[in-house]
Amino acid sequence: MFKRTPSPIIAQIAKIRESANLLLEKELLARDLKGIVPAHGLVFCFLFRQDEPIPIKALVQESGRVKSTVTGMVNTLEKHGYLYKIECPDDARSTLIGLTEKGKAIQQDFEDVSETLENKVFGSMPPEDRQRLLELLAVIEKNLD
Amino acid sequence: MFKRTPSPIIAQIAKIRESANLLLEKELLARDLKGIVPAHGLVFCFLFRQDEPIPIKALVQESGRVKSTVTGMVNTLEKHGYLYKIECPDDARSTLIGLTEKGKAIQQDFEDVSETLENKVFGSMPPEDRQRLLELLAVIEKNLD
DNA sequence: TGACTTTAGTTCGCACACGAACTATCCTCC
DNA sequence: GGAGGATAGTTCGTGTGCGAACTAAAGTCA
Repeated sequence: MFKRTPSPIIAQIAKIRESANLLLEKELLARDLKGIVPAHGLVFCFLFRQDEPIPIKALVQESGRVKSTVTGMVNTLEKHGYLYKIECPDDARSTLIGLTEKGKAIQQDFEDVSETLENKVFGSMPPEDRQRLLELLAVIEKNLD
Repeated sequence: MFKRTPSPIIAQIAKIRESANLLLEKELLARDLKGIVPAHGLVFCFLFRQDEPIPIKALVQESGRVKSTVTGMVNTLEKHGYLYKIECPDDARSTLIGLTEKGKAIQQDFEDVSETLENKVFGSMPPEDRQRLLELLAVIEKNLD
């Protein structure tokens, strides 16, 4: 009985994502960013754009993660000193979060790591191929909506 | 200050993978395959190809997962009755695993789900585009090795 | 044979990730 | 204003996933 790999593209995509995460972890470690993992990217990326503390609710909507997951990530990032939590003055149910100085300080590293990843992913692929790849990926992304 | 999404391709790829996993979970549930999650695909795919019990060690190598992770997955699949564990007669350190009848019985479902996913991913994309996409993905996969 | 090393699995602690249940606050509407 | 429902977070249980430490059984070699 012969068996082939199921869903070769998805397997390929999963593998690429894993390799990317591995590279990210390596780069983060190289920059001495302890306690930060690729999954925190969404959090930082969102918080970098905020001028003042935002409710956790906003992060839940933005990140696409479930409430309890966000609670966990916020707590670990708080534990490592990257962000702080304060009570919302207007709504006692709500908790506001914001970047500490330590949290703000990593923005440059964050961007550097992102760029390193982007460069490594594409390598010497010509621009028209990159464009084509993004388009084709957009198609299958839409197919899966 | 303006911030763009870091590594758009990787973000896109991560999103596709997540959507695919979501679809898989939906399809598994629709077929009443309780206790099985996408991550178990590697395990089943490997075990379907075996005629007799294999050491966990082999699954570790094949799956690309770490020993402790495999231990966990094997235990949950055993708990749900999809596979069994026996002591290896030749090497007392080794544990052999194999599919139970319940485990073997899902092979058809497994293939159906894989095909459903594959079809949904590609949709009506023409064959030459599919080919091109796989090629381009292979390039960035290699870039990240 | 007996010390040393390698190997196979398990266990533990941690973090992400989900869903379900829970608490506390707020809002609505009678 | 008070009952009922909506909303914001947390907590709990389960599972994947990792690394490190551990146990037990082989293998090595002097």
